[in-house]
Amino acid sequence: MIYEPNQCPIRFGLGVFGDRWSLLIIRDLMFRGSTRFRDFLDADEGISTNVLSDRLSRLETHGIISRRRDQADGRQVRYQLTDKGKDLLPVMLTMFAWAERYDPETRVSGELADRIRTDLSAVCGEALAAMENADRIPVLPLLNGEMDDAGVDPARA
Amino acid sequence: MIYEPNQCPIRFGLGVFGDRWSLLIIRDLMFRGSTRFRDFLDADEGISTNVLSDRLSRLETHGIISRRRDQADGRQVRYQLTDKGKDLLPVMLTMFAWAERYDPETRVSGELADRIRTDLSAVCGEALAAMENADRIPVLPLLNGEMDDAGVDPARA
DNA sequence: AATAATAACTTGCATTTCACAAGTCATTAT
DNA sequence: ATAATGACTTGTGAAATGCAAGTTATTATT
Repeated sequence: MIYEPNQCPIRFGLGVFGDRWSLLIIRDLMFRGSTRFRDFLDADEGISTNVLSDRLSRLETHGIISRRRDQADGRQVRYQLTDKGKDLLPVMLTMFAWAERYDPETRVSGELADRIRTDLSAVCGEALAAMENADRIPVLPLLNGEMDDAGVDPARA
Repeated sequence: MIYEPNQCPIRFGLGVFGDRWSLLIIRDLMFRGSTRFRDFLDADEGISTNVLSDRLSRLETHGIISRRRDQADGRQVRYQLTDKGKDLLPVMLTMFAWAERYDPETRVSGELADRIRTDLSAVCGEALAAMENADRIPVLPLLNGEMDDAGVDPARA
């Protein structure tokens, strides 16, 4: 699995998340509020523990995620996206719009897909804000308009 | 390599191009003017013929590329992106912008990256137009401003 | 204080995928 | 007629993956 970056942006990207699982882990962090080892195992039923362990440490090495022990419970490790990881949001969202167009099963609303196509940076801003607020609250339903804003920040209600 | 689409846009995307080579093949078609089997072999030195063969037929099965025999030379097969494949342009370009920010080696100009971030659809339009015109003319240098417009359509000069 | 439970891994092994080299087959050039 | 080219296909060993089981550290229970 050796990618020569070779001055090519696509090759560089693939070197970081060009395997079967890394993007799913990033997705879980972005949109599903996953932060712990077990969260990822449960989210994509299919990944095995050794591969998950390997991918988490690779993503950390590449600076996509950070890792720290939970203060309250010393057994647990918390993972979260770095800025570099969060900056993959546009890539993820354009994939959303593409899948919405070509996969009938994909659960992304046409409205969201259109906004991604016409005003990506605005949607990114909203998603980013939702990620800040949301602790364990999945962001995707929110973007899809399936939740009202009250769900984002309970403290505000 | 079984991806359950599972209503998730990322999973759907990965099912189509979530391996080490498919995105590079798409890149070659989009930005490097590759159309033949050998073009891809030469472009990403590293892919082996059996894997290339497999990926090309998978991409065809997924409707990303089309395939036809060359009229002039019956030995050759020409591959080209379908609309579904061309619609991956926003995904590729957002990867450009991301790599530009985090990979010092990546050869994408800061100007292009900024335009991708602020006005993606416009850049997509330009790239698409360049792809129409360009037969064997690499599109990336054009987007990067490394070529003058005369290079795009020699007939116009 | 001892025992059990939980979280995050690591290890071993069978299966699958991959890279590399070589060979096949149809078409075109000499 | 012979050679060369383009697009593959077929083996084979190496690497990656999936699965089950085991390990370690920390927390909960008795």
